[in-house]
Amino acid sequence: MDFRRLRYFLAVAEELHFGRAATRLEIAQPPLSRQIATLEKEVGVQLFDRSRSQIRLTQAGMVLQEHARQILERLDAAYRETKAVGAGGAGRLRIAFVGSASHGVLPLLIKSYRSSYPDVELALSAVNNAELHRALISREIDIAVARPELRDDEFRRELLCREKLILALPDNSRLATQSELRFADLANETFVLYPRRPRPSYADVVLGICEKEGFAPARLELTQDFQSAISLVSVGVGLSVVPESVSVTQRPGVIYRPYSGHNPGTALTVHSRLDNRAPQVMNFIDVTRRFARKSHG
Amino acid sequence: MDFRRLRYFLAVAEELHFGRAATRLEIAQPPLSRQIATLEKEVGVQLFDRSRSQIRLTQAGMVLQEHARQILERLDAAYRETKAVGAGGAGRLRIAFVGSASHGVLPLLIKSYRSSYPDVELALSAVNNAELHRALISREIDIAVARPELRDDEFRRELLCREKLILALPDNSRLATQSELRFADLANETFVLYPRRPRPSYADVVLGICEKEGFAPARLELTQDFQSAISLVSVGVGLSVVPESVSVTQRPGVIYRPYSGHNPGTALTVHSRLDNRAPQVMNFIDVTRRFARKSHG
DNA sequence: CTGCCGTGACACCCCAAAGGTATCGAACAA
DNA sequence: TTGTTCGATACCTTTGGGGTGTCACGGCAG
Repeated sequence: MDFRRLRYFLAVAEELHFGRAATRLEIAQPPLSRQIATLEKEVGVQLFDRSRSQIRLTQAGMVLQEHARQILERLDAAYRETKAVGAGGAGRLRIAFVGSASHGVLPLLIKSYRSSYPDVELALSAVNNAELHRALISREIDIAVARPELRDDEFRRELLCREKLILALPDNSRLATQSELRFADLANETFVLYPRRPRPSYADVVLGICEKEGFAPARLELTQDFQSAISLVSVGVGLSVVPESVSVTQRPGVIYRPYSGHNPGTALTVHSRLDNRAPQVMNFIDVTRRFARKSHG
Repeated sequence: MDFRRLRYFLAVAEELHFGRAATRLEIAQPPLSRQIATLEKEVGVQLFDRSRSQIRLTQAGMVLQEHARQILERLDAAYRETKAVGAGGAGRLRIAFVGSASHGVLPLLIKSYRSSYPDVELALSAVNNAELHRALISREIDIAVARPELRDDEFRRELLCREKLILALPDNSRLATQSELRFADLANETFVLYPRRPRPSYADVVLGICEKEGFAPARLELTQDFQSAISLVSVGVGLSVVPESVSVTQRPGVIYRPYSGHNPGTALTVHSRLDNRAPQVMNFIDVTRRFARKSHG
C-alpha cells in the first residue's frame, strides 16, 4: 500500500471523473483506473459507483475518503516536524553548567542561541564539574559548560572565555579594608574551596597558587560547589578564590577584590560528545564559536 | 513514499538493530538498510545515530516514530472501517415509508434488520407515496416502503405483505353499532381520503370501490396523508377505508370494522433504485424477502 | 437508426525500484 | 593479531507502476 494510491483515490473522489483526476495528477487515465481497481481489490470493497455515466462515491468510499485525508495530512505534518527537528530548528537541548558560570557570559550565550533557535526547548541545570563529566558521558545532557575544561577524548571542546581569579571576602573581614591584597599575605586565612570530590579539582588549582606563593592554607573548608562556597563566605567562614565574572552579581556579606600574585586564571569551556552530531548540538557549538570570537578576539 | 517504509522504520526504531528488525520483517538485512537510507534521504534528515556499534534514534527519528505509529494505526482503522461499511455491517440506511405502514409488519421488518445489522444507522421518515417516489429518484432515500407499489423501471420491488381493506369509523357514528356493514350502504357518508396529490392515488382506489358498488360518495374530504385522514376520522368528520393492519393500534375516537362487498385489498411494497447496489440496501432487500416468505407463504 | 463522442477498462511494453545473495569494512572481543 | 558481529555496498532478478493503443458501452445528434 502506497500513499500515492491514497492520493490518487482522493483525486478521483473529488473530481468524480477519472480523466480529470488523471490530468490533475499528471498521469494518464489507464494507470489511474488500474490503481483505483487495485485499491478496491486490496480493501475488498467497492469504493465507486460506476453505474451509468455518472461516477459516485459509495458509503465505504466516503469513509475511506475521510481517513485518507487525515492520513495524508498527518504524513505531511510528520515530514515537516521531522525536517524541522532534523535541521535543528526545533527539538530539545539539555545544557548543564557549573554554578560559577551562571553570572557571566553563559546567560548571554544562551540568550544568543535562543534568539536564533526559539523553537528549541532548553533544559538547563547547574551542577559541579564532576557531575558534568558523568552526565555528558552517560548522555543525560547534550552540552556541558565546565570550568576547568573536561579532559576526555570523547568530547568536543570550545573555549567560551578566559578570566582572572579574584578573592571573595566576608564583608567583615579585616582584609576587606586593605587597599591592596597580596596573595602571599593570606597564609593564615581560612580557604573555602570546591568541589570536595573528585580530586584533583578546581580546589587544587587554588591550592597550587598557595604553594606557588609559598604557603599552605591555615584552615580549609571544602564544599561541593560554588554556590555553597560563596554562601559560607557570606556568613564569614572564610575567603574563597573565584572567577572574576561572578562579581557582576553583588551578594550581601560578600566583597570581591582583585589580588596581586600568581594568577593562573580560569577558562569556561563548552563540551559535547564527539559522537553527538545532533543539529541542535552543532548549532549550539557554532553559536558558541561565533560568540567567543566576537567577545574576546 | 510507501507505508511499508514506515513499517520498516518502526521495526528498526523498536529493535535498534538492523539484523533483528529484518528478521522480524521477514526480509534480508541489506534491503532494509537501503530502505532506511532512502527514507533518510527522502526526509533529508538523519533518523538513526550509527556511531559505534550501538544504534540510537535521533531526536528527529523519535518525532517520526511517533507520527509513523499514528499513521499506521490510522491506516489500519481506515481499512477496518471501510471494510465494515463496504460489507454492509456498518454505515447508514435511509428508509422512508407511507404513514399507514407504521402499524403493521414494517416495524417488525425493521426490528429484524436491526438485529442482523446493529451497527447500521437507520434514518426513518414517514411520507406519502408521491414523496416516496420523488425521494427515491433523487437519491434522498435508499429504501421506499410504498402502498401501492411505485411503477418505475428504475426501481427494484419486493412485496412485503398483502392485506384486506377495512373501515375506520368515528366511534359516535351510527354505523359503529351495526352488526354487519355493507359497502354499498355507505353512499351517504363522508369519505375521508388521501393523498390529495398527485392523482391518481390511493384515494382513487377507494373511489373505485364505490364505483364498483354503484355509487359516488356523498361528500369527499381529501387530506395529504394517512395520519391526517385518521385524525379527521377520530374527530367525527367522516369514515375512511384503510389497510387492515392499522387496526392493531387502537386510537381514541376511531373504531375499525370489516365490511362486505368489493375488497381489492392493498399491498405494501419495498422499493430501492436498481442502480443502488449498496450492501446496506441489498441486505435490507434480503431481509425483506426472507421476512415476506416467512410471514405469509 | 446510425454513427460519433465521451469515458472507463483492458492489453501490452518499458523501466524504476524493491528484494535477494555475496561481499566488504569497521569495531569489538579473545 | 584474528575471529565475529553488523551495517553498507555491489550486482542481479523480479515486481509493479506508468505509458500508448485500443476496446466496449452509453448518450446524443443528425
